[in-house]
Amino acid sequence: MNLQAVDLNLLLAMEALLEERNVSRAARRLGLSQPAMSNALARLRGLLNDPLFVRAPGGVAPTPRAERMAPGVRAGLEQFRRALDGVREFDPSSSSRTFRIALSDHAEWLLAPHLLRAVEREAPGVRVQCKRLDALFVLPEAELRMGAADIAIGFFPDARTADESTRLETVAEEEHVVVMRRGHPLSRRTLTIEDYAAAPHAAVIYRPEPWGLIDQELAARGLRRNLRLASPHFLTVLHTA
DNA sequence: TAGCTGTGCCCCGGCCATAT
DNA sequence: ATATGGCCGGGGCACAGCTA
Repeated sequence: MNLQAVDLNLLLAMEALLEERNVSRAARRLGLSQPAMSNALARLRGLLNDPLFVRAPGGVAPTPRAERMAPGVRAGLEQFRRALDGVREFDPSSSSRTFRIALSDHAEWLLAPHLLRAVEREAPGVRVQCKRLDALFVLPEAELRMGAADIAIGFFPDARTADESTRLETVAEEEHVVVMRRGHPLSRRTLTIEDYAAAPHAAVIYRPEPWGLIDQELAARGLRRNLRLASPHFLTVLHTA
């Protein structure tokens, strides 16, 4: 690749397209008209000999090539920005950045008030956009890599710490608990795993397949649970107790 | 039908060669 | 050193075509 043929503005265009996934919005983001962005995309396509973005409902979707390029483009532009800003450290008090956090509804319910207070106190210009995780126990690597989420908070047992594109950190430890109404017959004795499996219950499950950790643990003991309601919402499941 | 992308045409500004 | 004219690339406008 001849770097002389690459206009830095094309990389900004690509970054905006990766972020917005819509040519018109990407154009507005950079203060350009839609045709100018379309033209920039056409030049990128010619330069890289790949469609890069194909039509999708509501806009465009990145091709595998564009997805592979995304981390490098973002990292490169970030380096440029830091170099041009004189390696300015992140300053919460003056930042106007929007942080996107992917998390479950119960994590959002628990953390959002604390986060809001901290932001108001230390980073009044910062905005936080919460979005739901698409799957429980599965690190949304693609979202993090593409910049669709800055942080993901959840339980990710299979996350690979060796992956250079993501950084893992334990922020809290939680236990699975069973919640039942007052006076429930099972509340009068110590709950066994057999009691739990046999009792009709609701559980937080994002997708019917593959089964989650609880089902795997039960299957290892020759048990299968009596699941009556699967919901991706912790608060809904709690409300059914 | 609305919203989206792509294209053709025109204009503007920057670059370069040349004249003064 | 400065002015001038031609060329070229990029952006805007208008509009056609596509798609959900």
